[in-house]
Amino acid sequence: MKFRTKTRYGMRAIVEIAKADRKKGILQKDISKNQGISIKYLDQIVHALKEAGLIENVKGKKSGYRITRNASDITVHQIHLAFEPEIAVIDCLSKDVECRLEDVCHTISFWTGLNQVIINYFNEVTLQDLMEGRNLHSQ
Amino acid sequence: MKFRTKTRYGMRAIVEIAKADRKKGILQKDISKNQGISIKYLDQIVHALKEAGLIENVKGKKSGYRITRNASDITVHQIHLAFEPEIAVIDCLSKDVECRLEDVCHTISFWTGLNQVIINYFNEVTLQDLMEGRNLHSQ
DNA sequence: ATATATCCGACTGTTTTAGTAGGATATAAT
DNA sequence: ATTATATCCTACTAAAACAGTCGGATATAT
Repeated sequence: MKFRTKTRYGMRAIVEIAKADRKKGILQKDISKNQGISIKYLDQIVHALKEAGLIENVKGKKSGYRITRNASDITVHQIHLAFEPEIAVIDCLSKDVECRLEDVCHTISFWTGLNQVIINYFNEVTLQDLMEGRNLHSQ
Repeated sequence: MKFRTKTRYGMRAIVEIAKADRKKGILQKDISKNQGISIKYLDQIVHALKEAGLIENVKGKKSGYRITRNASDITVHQIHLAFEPEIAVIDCLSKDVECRLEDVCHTISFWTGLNQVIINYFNEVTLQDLMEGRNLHSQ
């Protein structure tokens, strides 16, 4: 039960972008350098963040990524959705899967509960929290 | 971010065992039939549960698995440990990995928090809850 | 024109996963 | 004792997922 590298790197990348000068933004190149992630791999990651509408830039020579809204208005859940279609800790919980084992499988509501706990946490934490390194598990 | 089939099946198997007659127990064969899991695959799963000390049986012709203590004294966390060495949503959180990116990675406390949220949930839910199909995510 | 930087799809080696196979061992029944 | 049953336990394999690279197209500033 691990998160994929893309998701992890994606989080680091958007924090880097959020910390950049709001006007100039930051280049892939510099995110790559600062975070120690190959520029080609980062390419895909940044692209996903852009497709999700979380960051913006101009194309061409004088680019530079910026977040599209305040860091406090971007949740980790939204960032996560840039890299995964949904949160579903087991396939049965996926939108497009139907569970046909209700009678014999007594674990579904446990998994549903776990899924919800994760979603709640993801909705609670914002990009602003990440930037500030706020401690979140003390609750 | 999915749980492995072994863990899922393992949970279903131990619920089946917990529901069995406390004296006679239940055979692999019957768990297999009831849960629709191949007997050979189940073999490994039941074995893991036994190694973890959660179930017991006698070997040989007249076997039958039983849980070793009350269902209310077995947490999902303990069951999970039968199939995974630890709960660590990213490698950095693993016992035997040291994170060397504190300076550049601003996401570690987020992941630590998530990990803790999951561990707390796993500690809260017992085998008894699973057996009763108790609804747990309403909190 | 040219240099820079993003865009975007295809590809590949590695690792993980799910599940099978086969035989060893222990016990109950005959 | 022998046989049937059931677990124990290791090894193996096909398929899927993953991490990361590569190449080239496109857009823009100078």
